[in-house]
Amino acid sequence: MGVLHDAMTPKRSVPPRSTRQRQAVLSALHARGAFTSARDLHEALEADGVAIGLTTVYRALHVLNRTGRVDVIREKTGERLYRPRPEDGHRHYLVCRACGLSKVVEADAVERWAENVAEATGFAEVEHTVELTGVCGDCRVGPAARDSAG
Amino acid sequence: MGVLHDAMTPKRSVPPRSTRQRQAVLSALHARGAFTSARDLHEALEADGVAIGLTTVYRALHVLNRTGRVDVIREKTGERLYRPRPEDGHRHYLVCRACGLSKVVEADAVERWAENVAEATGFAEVEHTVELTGVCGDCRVGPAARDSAG
DNA sequence: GACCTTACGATAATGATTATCGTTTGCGAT
DNA sequence: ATCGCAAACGATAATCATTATCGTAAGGTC
Repeated sequence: MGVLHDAMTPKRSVPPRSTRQRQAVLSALHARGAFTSARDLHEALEADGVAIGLTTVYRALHVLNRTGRVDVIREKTGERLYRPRPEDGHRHYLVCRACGLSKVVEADAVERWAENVAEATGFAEVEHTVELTGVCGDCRVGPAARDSAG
Repeated sequence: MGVLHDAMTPKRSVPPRSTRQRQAVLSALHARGAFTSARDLHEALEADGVAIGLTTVYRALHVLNRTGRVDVIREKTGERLYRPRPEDGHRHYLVCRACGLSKVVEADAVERWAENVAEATGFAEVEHTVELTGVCGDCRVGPAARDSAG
């Protein structure tokens, strides 16, 4: 895993509806590319003239997470950050602390390690969260805040 | 690392004072053994007849974390959980979702992996957070809430 | 014991997330 | 097209952990 998700949501008899707001959230998320908070997303949407409630943004993000469209990580403050999930299904990120740039990283080694730990300890249903942060090459040379650019 | 910590606190010219409250927090933390929330700790202390403010519990935990006496992990809800750091300096835990039991696990493999990722991506000052959760053997057979027992 | 500083703690504020609940709307069936 | 109903919306209030404020208390050094 490596990112948070709603585990064990068994089945959804009724598929989620396609609403203007939900599409707007997903498209705004893609427009960003980088990890974005629900609040930022809401502001960006309203700035673009999209009428949408903050509650709905949260709801949309939950749904999109449940349906596997977005990944979630958590800031040190506890704030959740969202980003559209890349097609290949990778799920581990290395996030720049300075500009927010995120890279998908290979984590097969960690997957295997987690499985081994599960066996060795007798724990069941072991989930793991792996979050990497650092300072990217660009920010090392010039600590610029390219936050808004994405 | 694997647990949150106040990075880069450069130096502390004045050492923290030894107060009744701070000692009480540390001892209450040891009495628990397992990861405990600040609120639970505060309740336990007051139940033991220790007069202490919630604010002070938070402050004490911060100080103890800064001085390397306690480790911190974060729940899915964002709540912080504390526990005294074992002497050997290990820092990765596997926590039971049912009863809160925590086990220290070997994580050398993860340490090396994180370092490799740092090199491969050109990121600097890479920190990693690894949190494992699962259901321990006891809770698999009988899903008892041994929450208060520790 | 004085003094300076750190620590305390009651209270209020913060800030993200979730609950409530009446209204709106997607959408399959008619 | 329209009906009906559950899903979705959204304004507002609530929750809840954590942090800020600021006047008071108490380490510890002289």
